[in-house]
Amino acid sequence: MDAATCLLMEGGPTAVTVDAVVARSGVAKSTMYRHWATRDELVAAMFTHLVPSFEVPAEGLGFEDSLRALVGSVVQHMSGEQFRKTVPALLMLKTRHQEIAEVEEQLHAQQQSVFDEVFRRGEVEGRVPATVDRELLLTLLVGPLMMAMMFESVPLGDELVERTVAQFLAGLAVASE
Amino acid sequence: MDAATCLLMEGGPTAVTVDAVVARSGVAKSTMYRHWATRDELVAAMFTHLVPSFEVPAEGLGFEDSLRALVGSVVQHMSGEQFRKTVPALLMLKTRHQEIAEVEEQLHAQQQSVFDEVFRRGEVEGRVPATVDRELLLTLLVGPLMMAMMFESVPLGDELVERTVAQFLAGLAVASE
DNA sequence: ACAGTACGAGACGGTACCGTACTGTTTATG
DNA sequence: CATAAACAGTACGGTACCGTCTCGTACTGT
Repeated sequence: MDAATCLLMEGGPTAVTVDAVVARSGVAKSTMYRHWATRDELVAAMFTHLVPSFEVPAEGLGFEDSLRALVGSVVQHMSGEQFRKTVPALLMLKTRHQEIAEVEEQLHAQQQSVFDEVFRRGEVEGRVPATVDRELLLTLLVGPLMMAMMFESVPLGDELVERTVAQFLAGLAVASE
Repeated sequence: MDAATCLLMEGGPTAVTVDAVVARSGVAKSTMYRHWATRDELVAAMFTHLVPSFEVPAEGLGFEDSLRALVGSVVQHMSGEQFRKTVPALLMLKTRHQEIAEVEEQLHAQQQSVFDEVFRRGEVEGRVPATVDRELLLTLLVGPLMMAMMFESVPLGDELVERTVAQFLAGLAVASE
């Protein structure tokens, strides 16, 4: 599994061949096929193994602090080599392989649920309207971070976090008028 | 070239093989290698051929109208099958192939310059501070659209355009205080 | 001691693909 | 009209990969 992940980061999905994984891991090919019936299953399992999980910020925090903490941890994940090199592959493969799409859906659902909790805290404080679509909110909030990561045009740092959160909050204020 | 594009959209970058392009296009393999010395050159040329160009909104429009028009046209591009199926591949390949990275850079530069013109109109109207990094602005503005396209969690429609632009403008107002 | 199981190592057939070489045919150009 | 360039078609060697298969080995529970 680790060998497969290394190969994915070095050469992309096409570099994750059965032979290459066997060569790098020291595992026999027969053992590989004992666990995964086909190469596609191996690749899907690899992405499942890679999916990170975001954590809900501490209970006591208010809406804005929760938001900053969560966005900060997302940016930290995005700064990691593993995230940066695997997410583009995941997003490309999900358009064609249903198994990969399901893995991506799982990642997305986990992310959505964590942000939903933060949005709920905002709703309690009267900052987030109850009627707004939460998926839209997630998109508006995380989109800039995603773009910064994919295009590498803006450094993934504190300034980006601050500006992104500030813009999101400003957008919320306008929307609830 | 058209055949290669079809193959890319159907089966991803790995489906764009020399043999497949030859079979679909009716062109001889010798002719292919007369134009592109290697398969990688063909793929790079294909992406170059695919790069769309955004247009600057009409001269007379004010800042907000220009913004809405441009964001609307971006969303329209993103709704197209061609964009949706090729951009993920482009973003994945650019992390490993320098030729592809240059194509992506070209796309990004073109997009940036068009938006810069709109930001300039905003600066004239006193809505956009002159000191803010324009790449950051582009990221904050287009990021949500990119995310909506890649994750397909929010429909690419007028509502998204409206909310995205509204949030961006609200963020601008806060930043210039 | 013995059967059952998971494993390492690797050979093998079959396929897909790349890039080259060669043969005619069409097209353009002086 | 002659000659060169561009082309279609195709065969070929070499390589990489997938998935199957066999064989020998270590470990485990009875």
